[in-house]
Amino acid sequence: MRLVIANCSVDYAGRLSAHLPLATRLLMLKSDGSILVHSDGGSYKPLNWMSPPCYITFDEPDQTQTDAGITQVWKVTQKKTDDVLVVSIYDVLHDSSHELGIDPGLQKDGVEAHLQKLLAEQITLLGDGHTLVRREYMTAIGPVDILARDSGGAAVAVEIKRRGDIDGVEQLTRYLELMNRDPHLSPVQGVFAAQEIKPQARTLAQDRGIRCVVLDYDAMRGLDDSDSRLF
Amino acid sequence: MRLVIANCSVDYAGRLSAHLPLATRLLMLKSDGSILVHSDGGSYKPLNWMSPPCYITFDEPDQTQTDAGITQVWKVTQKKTDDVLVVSIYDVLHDSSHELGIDPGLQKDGVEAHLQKLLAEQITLLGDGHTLVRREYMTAIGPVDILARDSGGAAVAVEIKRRGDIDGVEQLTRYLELMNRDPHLSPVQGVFAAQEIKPQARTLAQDRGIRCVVLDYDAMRGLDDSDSRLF
DNA sequence: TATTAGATCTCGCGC
DNA sequence: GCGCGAGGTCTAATA
Repeated sequence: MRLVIANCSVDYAGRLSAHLPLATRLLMLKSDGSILVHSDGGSYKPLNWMSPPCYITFDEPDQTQTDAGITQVWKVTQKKTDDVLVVSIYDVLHDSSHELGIDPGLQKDGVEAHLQKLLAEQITLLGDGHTLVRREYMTAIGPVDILARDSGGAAVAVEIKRRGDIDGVEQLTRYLELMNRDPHLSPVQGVFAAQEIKPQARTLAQDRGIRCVVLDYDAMRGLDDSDSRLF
Repeated sequence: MRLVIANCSVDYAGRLSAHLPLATRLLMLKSDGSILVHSDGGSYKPLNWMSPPCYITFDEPDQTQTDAGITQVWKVTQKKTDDVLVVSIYDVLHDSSHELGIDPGLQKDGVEAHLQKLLAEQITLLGDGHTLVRREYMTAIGPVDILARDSGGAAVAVEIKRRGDIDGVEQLTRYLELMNRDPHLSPVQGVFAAQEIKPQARTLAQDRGIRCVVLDYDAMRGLDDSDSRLF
């Protein structure tokens, strides 16, 4: 990876046309040929960029460009889409290269998966007499985290989140609507289980007849056999 | 902006939980407190990040962490959402800071806006005798891209997309339903106009009596006066 | 390989 | 402030 801090202007032409006026920016060149142009603010999205696979050429400026103060011209092209990004560099304030190697990549959902496993083992946290049917119960629109039955044998669908937000309630609502059409399951009671449930999510859930259960991760972990073996 | 190349592991907990195993990465700290963790590949999206507004603290590792080889612990928190990002740093390979100043920002010319302008100017692409009523015709649920009248004076509502997908047909359907309740407009004919129309979208549109028109962007641009002045 | 639905979406506009 | 629509969306999973 090469990092360059430079005064530059940038032009992009492809699915749209865009221009960045002269200013100081970070140019990040990745080893796959891609390039990112970042300012010192905003979110994770660069001001401009070119996605791989693409090719970059480092050209000398022509006379007109030299007269304007341009010292280097980088041209990045993506052959498939005919996109082109041109970086016109005036002054280079920093330039360094680094070997990073390939990244092992992001592991998602560690805590949520663990919560699901623990709640399946401690299913009576949902209420006395509850029994587990199965985890990741499959429906046409995706798996419900946990399917259980209450003391009376009625179906209970559980959606588990680390943080209970409105979109989680919406997700559970979609599952419930579908499952309640199945005569083998209906009526299905919904349970929204999370370490923390936002007031808006709780209100929405209650409005839809969905029960909210706050999970104590540390307490659940303390009761878990496989965890206690670690100590 | 501060750029750090370091061996590090990263943990995020917020709307989801995620973990990055130990590897060499770029840590970009922006002046608004936000942080981006980039690898030497992939797209413009960082492996992990924290969006502003957020606060960062640089802590000393505890004994357990020190024994594991951790030399610094960065904790980035977003107060509003309770998100937290923890960067555990082992070795620092590069560390530099740079003044970038505020960026003038990106100037862009979107394709959809341009398509709308061009179609308004070349409204007879919808059929002989068509006349423009107005662009961005306002309804209670949002603006219809173009309102026109056909050769017989009947209202025509046009939804323009770069890529014609099912959701675009749904959007137009909602507008038509509303507009057809207005005695001044009814009956309103629907036209779904796009550079490319997906087969499923076309089928749905036809099923609902909505006409499909494929737009040739380059041809339309070639006919446009303001563009031809450039040559 | 193409299509579809989700995203820690982001970004911008209108209210 | 929130909600909605668009994005050079991107990205992963699936047919």
